[in-house]
Amino acid sequence: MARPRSEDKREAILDAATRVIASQGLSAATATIAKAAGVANGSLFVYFETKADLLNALYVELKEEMAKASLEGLRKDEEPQAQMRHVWSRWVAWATANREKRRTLVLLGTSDEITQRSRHAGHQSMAGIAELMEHVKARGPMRDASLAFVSALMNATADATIDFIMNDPPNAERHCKAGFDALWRIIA
Amino acid sequence: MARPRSEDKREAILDAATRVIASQGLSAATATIAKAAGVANGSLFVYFETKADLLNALYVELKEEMAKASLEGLRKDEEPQAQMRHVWSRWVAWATANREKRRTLVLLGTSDEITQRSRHAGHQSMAGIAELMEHVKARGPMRDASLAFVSALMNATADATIDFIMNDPPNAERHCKAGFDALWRIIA
Amino acid sequence: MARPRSEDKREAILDAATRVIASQGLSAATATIAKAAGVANGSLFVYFETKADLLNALYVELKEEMAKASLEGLRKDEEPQAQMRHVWSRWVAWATANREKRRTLVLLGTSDEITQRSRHAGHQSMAGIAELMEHVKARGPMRDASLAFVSALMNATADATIDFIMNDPPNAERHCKAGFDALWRIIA
Amino acid sequence: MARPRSEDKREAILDAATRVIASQGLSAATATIAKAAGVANGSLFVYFETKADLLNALYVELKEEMAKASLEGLRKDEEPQAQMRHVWSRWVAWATANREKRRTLVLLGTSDEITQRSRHAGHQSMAGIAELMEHVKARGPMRDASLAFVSALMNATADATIDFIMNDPPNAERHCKAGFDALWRIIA
DNA sequence: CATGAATGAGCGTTCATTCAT
DNA sequence: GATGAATGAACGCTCATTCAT
Repeated sequence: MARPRSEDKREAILDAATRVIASQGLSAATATIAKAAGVANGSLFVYFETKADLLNALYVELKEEMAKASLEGLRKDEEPQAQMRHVWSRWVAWATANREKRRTLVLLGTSDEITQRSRHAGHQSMAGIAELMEHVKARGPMRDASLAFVSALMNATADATIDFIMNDPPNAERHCKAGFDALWRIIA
Repeated sequence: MARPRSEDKREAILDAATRVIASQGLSAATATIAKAAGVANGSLFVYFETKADLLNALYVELKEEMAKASLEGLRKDEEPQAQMRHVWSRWVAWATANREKRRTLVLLGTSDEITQRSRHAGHQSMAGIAELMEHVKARGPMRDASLAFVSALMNATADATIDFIMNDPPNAERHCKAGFDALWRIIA
Repeated sequence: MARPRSEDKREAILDAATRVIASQGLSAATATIAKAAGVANGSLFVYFETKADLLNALYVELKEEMAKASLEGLRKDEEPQAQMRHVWSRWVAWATANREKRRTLVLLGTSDEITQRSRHAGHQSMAGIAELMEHVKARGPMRDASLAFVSALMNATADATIDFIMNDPPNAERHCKAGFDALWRIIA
Repeated sequence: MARPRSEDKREAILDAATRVIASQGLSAATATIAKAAGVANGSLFVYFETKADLLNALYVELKEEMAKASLEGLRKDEEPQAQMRHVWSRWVAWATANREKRRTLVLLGTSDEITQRSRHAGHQSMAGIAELMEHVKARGPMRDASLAFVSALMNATADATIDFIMNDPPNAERHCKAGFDALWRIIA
């Protein structure tokens, strides 16, 4: 009974938050986000109890979307290097095609509003990539380092590469390849 | 001779800002920073016209301090690898010994209050390191990549390594070495 | 025959309001009251058009309950003093046994949401007591004062006595008697 | 140095709060109070950290003013009854001449924002009256009751009397006397 | 009728900045 | 220059009430 909570509206709010935060930063007002989502001020709080809740949900969702996009179409029968290259290029492609999502995700990552719980969920989304990484590093020079460390290096490398591509799109292809080669030298 | 504006007070404000921002984030109130610096509310604005100005000055200063610390004691007659290792370990040491400065620097780096001008000044501080990097990469696998890109990768690698060490100090030594080896594989 | 609107639900809401207001004050949210009553948010407004309506209904009901409790078992053939003493002790007993109802009633009494109409209805409930009072005062020192004034004094005395007992239950008996004696000296 | 905090402004805020709360109740907005005081929205919080602080300060101040007014001109060499009558009539006079202050004081008294500390301070203000009361009750019928209880009865009687006078000013004199006589019968 | 999502005005409080002292 | 009171726009969040389901 009663009007059911609309999944559309929830998505509209998350989408609006992505856009508004990308352009105004994490201090964007909830009222601005609500207006951008086409809902009333107070409605935002029907879907997310607090602004922090909204930010956490957004973080988890964006992280998941990024991970899914990176893993889509992966063929487990390919060579590890080919698989990793696949992930890498899709990762870069997603970031390039979703500048606002990426910028917002980066901002959220630095916020201390994002709980350990959410960060953990974010890692879970990347589990598929971590698994592949585990496999690759097992015979590489970092075989004795923890997976978490190697993953952190991969993330950092990816982020730096993507940043660079954002500022120099014409050479996206070249930077993407150079970034991957660097990653590969790190781990394999 | 005496500058009417006390250099001491300026430093006190920057120091206080470092501490306060490290613990409260970039949204720390100017009044809180002023109080922590032992000066009045309004005095802060005698030294920095706006909060953004303060943040930019702090960014530039911290970046410079970090760079100086990393380059200190560098001997140009050593092998490039030894030099790079020196920089790397001092870099890590500075971050470890100055957690608040580092945390604040990271936060400032993500803020869109920090102007291109300040970021450029930050890069200038790192010029010594870049120069060394240029030399190293010239014969390495990234000889065709731009210096800026390689520097970005180095930064990312260093940041990831430092983050990791922060969370696992007992194994600092090991992580530091692993991070450097990864960097070296990227560039040389 | 069945009234479409459930009398049970109405009572549940009034009960819940009593409890919630006793602990949170008059600014308690209607949503909180509804939840405590086990009904939905909006259902409250099916039974009471506005929050003010609910408060007024509650005021009248509690006042009536208090009056009824005080008059229960009164024997008109007894001496006026005995009758008054009966009322007094039952009044105190009700208040002591129904702390939340009493606290809420006191709060409601000070609210300017309570209309003259409701206050009048409240007085009507006390008519039985007033009648007795009329009889007593007729030969006492306040024979020339208005019944309303004397009633107000009685109310005030009762409220003060009850408040005192609430804070010192062990001596309830003693305070109850002392209060009654004071009242009796006022009127007889 | 700097502009000193203005006692006038503090008083203006308390005055405005008295007026606004008398007419709108305790839920009056701080912004409304500030405007009525002729100061900016945020200035109110320079003088009172929170709304609750303002309410407590107002409670203590009004209670003190009422007590002072009641005790003014008291001559300790008079008969206890004359002294008590003096207090009583000045009490009633103050309440009659300061309707808003009295209404606000009553409202504040019921608020659970008012701390025990403030209530205690309020009692302290009434110490002079309590002392007189102690003296009177010592030989009266309530000699065995606690001073606090007798004081509560006096308060209640005074409040009821004042309420009554408020609604029927033409007979103020008569009600005032009847109230006092009732009080005197209670205690002496 | 019952439900609970939707609404938007309103609230207490914060804060960068200004300015009287 | 130094101070801290003064300012008022802005914020996150609440809530009585309405209304689609």
